[in-house]
Amino acid sequence: MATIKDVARLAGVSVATVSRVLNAYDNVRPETVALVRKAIAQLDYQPNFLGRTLRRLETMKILVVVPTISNQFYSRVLKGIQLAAQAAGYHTMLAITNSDAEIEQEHIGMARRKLVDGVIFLHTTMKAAALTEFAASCPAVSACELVEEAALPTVSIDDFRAALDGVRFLLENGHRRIAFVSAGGLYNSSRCRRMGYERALREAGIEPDESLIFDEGFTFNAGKRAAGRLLMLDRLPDAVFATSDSTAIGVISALAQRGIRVCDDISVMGFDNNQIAEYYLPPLTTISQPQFDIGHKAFELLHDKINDLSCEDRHILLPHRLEYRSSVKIRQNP
Amino acid sequence: MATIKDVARLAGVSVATVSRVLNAYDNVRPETVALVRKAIAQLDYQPNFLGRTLRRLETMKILVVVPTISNQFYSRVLKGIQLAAQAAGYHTMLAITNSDAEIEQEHIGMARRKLVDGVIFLHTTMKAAALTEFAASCPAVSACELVEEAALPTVSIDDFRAALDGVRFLLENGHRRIAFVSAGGLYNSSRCRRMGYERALREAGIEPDESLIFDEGFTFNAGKRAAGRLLMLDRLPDAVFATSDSTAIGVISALAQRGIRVCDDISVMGFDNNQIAEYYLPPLTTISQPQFDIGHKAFELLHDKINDLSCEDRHILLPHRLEYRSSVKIRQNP
DNA sequence: CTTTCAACTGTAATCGTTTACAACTATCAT
DNA sequence: ATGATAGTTGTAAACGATTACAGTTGAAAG
Repeated sequence: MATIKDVARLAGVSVATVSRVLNAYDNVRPETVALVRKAIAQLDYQPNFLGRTLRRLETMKILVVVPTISNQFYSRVLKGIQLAAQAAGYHTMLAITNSDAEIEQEHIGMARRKLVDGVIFLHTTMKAAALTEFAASCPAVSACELVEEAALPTVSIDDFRAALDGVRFLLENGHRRIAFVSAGGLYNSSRCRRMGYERALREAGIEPDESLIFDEGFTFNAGKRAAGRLLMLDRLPDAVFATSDSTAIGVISALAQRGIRVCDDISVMGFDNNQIAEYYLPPLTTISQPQFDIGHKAFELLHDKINDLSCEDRHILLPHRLEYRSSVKIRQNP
Repeated sequence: MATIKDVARLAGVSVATVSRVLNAYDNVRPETVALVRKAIAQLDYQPNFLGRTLRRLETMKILVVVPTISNQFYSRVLKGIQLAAQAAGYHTMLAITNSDAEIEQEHIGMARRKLVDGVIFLHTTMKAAALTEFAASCPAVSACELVEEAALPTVSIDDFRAALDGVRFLLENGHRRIAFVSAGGLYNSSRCRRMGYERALREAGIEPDESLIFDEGFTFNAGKRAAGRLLMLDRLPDAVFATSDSTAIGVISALAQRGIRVCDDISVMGFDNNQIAEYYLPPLTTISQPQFDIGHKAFELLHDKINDLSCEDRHILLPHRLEYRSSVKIRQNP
């Protein structure tokens, strides 16, 4: 494999000159540039970026910590990150943690060892104190699933408002007994959404009923479990507000097996607006998150931190949107 | 940031000794080891791996070239790769190309520039010659979507057999007019599957009918388009064999809008066995690919190549499996 | 003809490690 | 006492680039 020395030798110049040509400095005589380019072509030389990286102490790589990519929600955020990173000349590395703290730590060691210039957390097992400490010594931002009280830039939607809007929509369309399927207090987003859910009910003069709140998780199977519990109630609620689309279709699928038809017999609302929401039968009403924009913004915040670790932490809330589809029964004449 | 020199100074030894301790060589006196460890702890020293990487000329990173991760098929293969890589101490980098040749080239430049030790292609825009040339100078393997005639290790299912088995199953259950929805001749897998489809029909004494073959693509919308064309036929076929689950549910969804009920009115079979196949209403009969195993094996093949670029190219075919679910009508009394 | 300066190019240090080799010590057999 | 040997440790040269600095050249200005 040819190195810069080989090129220099062949072109009859010094390695410094070759380097200048490679980096497009303008203070090299055109004839010399031509000479060097010819040598580069002749040797099919590709600069070894490890050398540059070591000298400049920057890797032009970022790490994205993600619990899973099987959920389309994350893969879309990731795409937003990746495209923004690419445009800025960065490469993206992926740490799929399965929410395992040990795996996560193993991966973010890459940052401490200077293998990446910064980290975006789409979810983390770290507590506020650990995350704050990490972010103090390494450019880092938190997106989607935030950690309360942690000091680092963040970007997400306003989960409280989003849930508020979703449940208000159900209430406005005549649903009174509304169940809530979520992932429990471990997730900040779940906590916020639950608060939004309860606020909306109270606004309508309804006291939240613990027996209609199911902490099962974000997955399809969580939805199935929730449906199982729903079916054990004396009577079905009017509507189910699930905090992910996967959970929502888990509910629908399990109910369908018992012959209960969504929309006609019960309304179901999801969260995220994954492809599945659009494609399912029936198509799912859901709260749409701007996944791509979240990713894009997350990289932007990280880039700022990479350029200046002590720059102020920004906290971005991006707008959500209610996507109406036929899984929710609406009042025809309000 | 502390470096190995700082540690050496504090511990009163040379950098070589510190390095030996870091790499757990056994020829360092225990007392010295203790001294060094103490200094490391005191300085909260983390080795900068860029130095090691440059010296050893190995990055312990691999690149996975993937057209998209929005398709769950790829994210599962990726997971298999990632876990195998992790177990061997490798990190995974992702190149999402959207099947754009330029983006792909930009990314695989990383390999040429020694930023990664090897590349796994889950799909590539390169032709056989270019891919062969690339693989000759850089460890590379091709998985899932292969390139005919390219000389590099491969792992996939036997697409011909898989389609043969799928269509045979439909035929055995009384379906005669079977439509085929696929991505056309550009994809090797599509070509093989079409051959399997045609062979199965001919075995049953049916001459393939061009008007029942739709080259639309692998996506949900491709399925919708195909359904639109199906509906323009004089009469619906008995069954549709789609070469991806997304396409299959696109077909189902579009037919449902016209009130055509899958299973009762027409059977639909998918391919891949994504989650969506299990979760959809109705659940989808499909050809299951061992996505995780494909990923795992792909890394294994790559690892062999990294250790010895001139080792023999292996070509692995992993078993597929027909997953029966209710989207296909079956003969009750054969 | 000298001086000055800009334009170009080369030398060598540097980034943070690893590692070949040398060197030192202590022990032990001769 | 000598030499050999094993066990430790240090010195310095890599790895492949970038870059501060110094040096060379030639043309323009005086």
